[in-house]
Amino acid sequence: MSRLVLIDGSSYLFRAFHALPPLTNAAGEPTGALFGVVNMLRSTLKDKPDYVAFVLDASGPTFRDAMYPQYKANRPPMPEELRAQVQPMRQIVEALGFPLLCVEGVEADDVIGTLAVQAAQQGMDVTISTGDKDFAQLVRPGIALINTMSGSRMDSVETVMEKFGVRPDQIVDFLALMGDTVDNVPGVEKCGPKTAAKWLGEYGTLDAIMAGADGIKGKIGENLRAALPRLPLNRDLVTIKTDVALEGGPDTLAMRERHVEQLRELYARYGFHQALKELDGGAAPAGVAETEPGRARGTGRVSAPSSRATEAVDPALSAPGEYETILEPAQLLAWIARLQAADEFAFDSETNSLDPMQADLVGLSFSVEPGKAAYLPLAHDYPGAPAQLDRRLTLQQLAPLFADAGKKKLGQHGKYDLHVLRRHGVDVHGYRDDTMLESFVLNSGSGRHDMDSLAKRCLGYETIKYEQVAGKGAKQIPFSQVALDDATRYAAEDADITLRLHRVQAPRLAAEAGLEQVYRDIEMPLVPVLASIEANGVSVDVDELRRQSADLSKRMLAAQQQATELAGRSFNLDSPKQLQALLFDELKLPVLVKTPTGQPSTNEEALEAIADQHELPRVILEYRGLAKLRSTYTDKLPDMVNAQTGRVHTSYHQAGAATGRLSSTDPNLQNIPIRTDDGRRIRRAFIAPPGRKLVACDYSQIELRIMAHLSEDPGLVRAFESGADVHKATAAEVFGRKLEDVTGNERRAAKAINFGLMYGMSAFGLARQLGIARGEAQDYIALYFSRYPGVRDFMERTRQQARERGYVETVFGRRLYLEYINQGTQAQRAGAERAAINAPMQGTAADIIKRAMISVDAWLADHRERALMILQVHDELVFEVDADFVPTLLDQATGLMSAAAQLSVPLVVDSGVGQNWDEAH
DNA sequence: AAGTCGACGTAC
DNA sequence: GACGTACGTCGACTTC
Repeated sequence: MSRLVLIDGSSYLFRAFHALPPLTNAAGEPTGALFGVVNMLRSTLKDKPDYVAFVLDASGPTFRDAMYPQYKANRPPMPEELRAQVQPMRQIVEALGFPLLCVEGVEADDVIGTLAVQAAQQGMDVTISTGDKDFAQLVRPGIALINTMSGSRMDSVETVMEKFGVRPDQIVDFLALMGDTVDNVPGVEKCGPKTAAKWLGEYGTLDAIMAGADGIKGKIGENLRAALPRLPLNRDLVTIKTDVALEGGPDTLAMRERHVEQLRELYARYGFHQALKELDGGAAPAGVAETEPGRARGTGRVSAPSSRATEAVDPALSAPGEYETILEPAQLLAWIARLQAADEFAFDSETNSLDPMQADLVGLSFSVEPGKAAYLPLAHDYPGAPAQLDRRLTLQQLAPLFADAGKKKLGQHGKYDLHVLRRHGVDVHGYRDDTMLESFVLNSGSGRHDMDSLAKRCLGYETIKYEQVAGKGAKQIPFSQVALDDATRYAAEDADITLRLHRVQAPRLAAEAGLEQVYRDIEMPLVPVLASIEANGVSVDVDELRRQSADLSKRMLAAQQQATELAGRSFNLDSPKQLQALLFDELKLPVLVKTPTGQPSTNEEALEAIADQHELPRVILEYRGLAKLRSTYTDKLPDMVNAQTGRVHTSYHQAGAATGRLSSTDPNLQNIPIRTDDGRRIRRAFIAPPGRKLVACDYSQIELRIMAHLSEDPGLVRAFESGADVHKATAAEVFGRKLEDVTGNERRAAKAINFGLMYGMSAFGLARQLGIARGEAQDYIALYFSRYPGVRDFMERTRQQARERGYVETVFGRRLYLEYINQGTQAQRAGAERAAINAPMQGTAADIIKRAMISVDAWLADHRERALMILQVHDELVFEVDADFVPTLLDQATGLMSAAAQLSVPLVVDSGVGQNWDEAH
């Protein structure tokens, strides 16, 4: 059988250029790529093929350019050092006797594809020599692929599968999904070989993937759906043609005569000593560097990919704005006049940090009319930056405007800006509207509430992303170094879009009186309260935390040594994956719990379940507990202490939880341990400074009380009115005991039922929680509902309302829309029902404590020197108080908290006082 | 190097 | 499939 070798010359040239060090010959001419190609050609010759072709791209456009004008548009021009090697390469190729093909209007890939298929049909044995993975689509009986640079060979379905995880006939789909940056063919964002192969494994073909795109979850699913329209084109672009018209067939490609003298000359000129020696009859090992190292070559610049246009919902609101940069005093005065005259103005600040307690103010932007905005740069500092208005003086000029409560201001997540301005000497009053909170109150559950998302969702407007002006990752520059025109486009847009969003959302709120009230009476007044809590911060005993870290480390090490001994080898205790292999594969312990993805779980429940069969699980549990405390708390909290204030300042996210709860980050101070002794010790590090005390006030059983109120169940209401321990009272009711006869176990069961019900728990869940049979759990629940029929009715009512209206609401009218209550899978609907039951209770509790915070803060306004509100933990407020002021604060705080809502049961507030947070409980 | 996901565990 | 709402850390994996 005759053999044909088709060499992808362009691919080798590029790859050799980039893979090999920048070599030069004695005359300084670049030779690196040439050297690589020559080595490849010589190794091809050793196989003595009957037919061979060295194929190069021609210069002109091809059918792919017609199909997709941006094809290869990103490609930088060929570097000069490489261009210089093309002509010598052609000379060497021809001197060696290789037929050289370069067909105008057809890419080398398609020439190779066509010849390969023709030859295979004629019964030839074809080898394509290339560094380009795209050719894997041509592998079939009679056509193999080799890459002489990596030495790999693909000649069967199996070898392609091994390399890419897909069959040769799937390669085109595979490439279409991934796209090709070099050729400027965008695929699915974040979809690389692994993801593409995974999908093709599941769905088989690109068409099937596209049809099933809605079923793919997560970020990557979104990316896939966004890329859908262009995938068929991608497929066409990456498909190698096998039917182009060529002048000669494979049988015209016999090796030509070799021109030894020309070769000798060329090898000598470029310093290929080994090749030269070989030419004269000596055997030469390949792959040894034959030229002297030369100077480094320059790198080509890659231009940025073009941004994609998005369609507008409303042309007026999604049109680009006209923005101005304020650099002159006269401009500033004109804008101040405009702001003064406006009914309400939007503003935004630009800074050097995401941390509002550290951020340095770089500029401010303003807008009073949609589409018109100005950026006032105050601290841009880069070579060639224009002179800017003096920051201190300018802020002084603006301060009266910000301080005037009568001048209404609007922002997006303005709490951040309030912090920054306050830290630069500007107090803001009259912060009247916030587009993030408008969106949150209008529909807390649907999507994010950041400005980029809102602009897109509400206005169909695609904002300039921070990364576009400041870069990201290692290349990110501080905003102060962003060029003024970029900064203006970005910053002024923020103010402009904020105003536009308000124009859209305010009428929507006004149309719903209940929501308007939640927004106006709860969320907006809370903004400055949260800002003040965050600014206050909490004092942390760093030395205490360090001591605890050291102690935990010691005990972790002991547990680790013990674990290594028990396992008989060392392993990473922090890795669930390694743990799983050890426990269930090596030690053959039974798998009793699985993770949601079906893997054997190593969580606490799973380890407890096998703790009686081996000593190791117990030791792992010990280690886990210690590691959690150290890594999350005792090691990290000291790093969070603010250098200027010496305190820890959390951030509360007001639009964080769909139910209306706050959440806390950087650090999260709402999940400091309390249940175990080791964990609780961490609370001792949250301290009051000398002369002060920490006071903690928490609502007693607030969610259960709300359940009593909402259900109006006489039994439950009575239990709370009597002031009894509600879990004990429940146990007495459910188990038919006198209050004093209730056992500890019965109380525990009753407590589990009480909590479980609020979360929509089933008999299955309760059984698991209590470690009892499912039937028994069902009996408990039935008994519970017979004693508290109002609760059962309330829950059914709530489900019903959710299904009919699509949302549930709190006592104060806050809504939670439930997308899946009437659609989706059974599991999704069941989940939505549980959320529907829980949200009115959790949400009402959130409303109540927010109202309390507002009224307590109002009272505290006159006592700022004596007491500070410093933490909120869902049902608890923590204060730092002068020791002699404690009684006054206790009286006021508990009183105002109790009075924050009038329910049909009393709102009881417990409190404690201590030198640290642990003592205050 | 950076982003994402899953597993795990802390709080209420 | 089975208990609601959050956030942080870690390892593993993937992309760039």
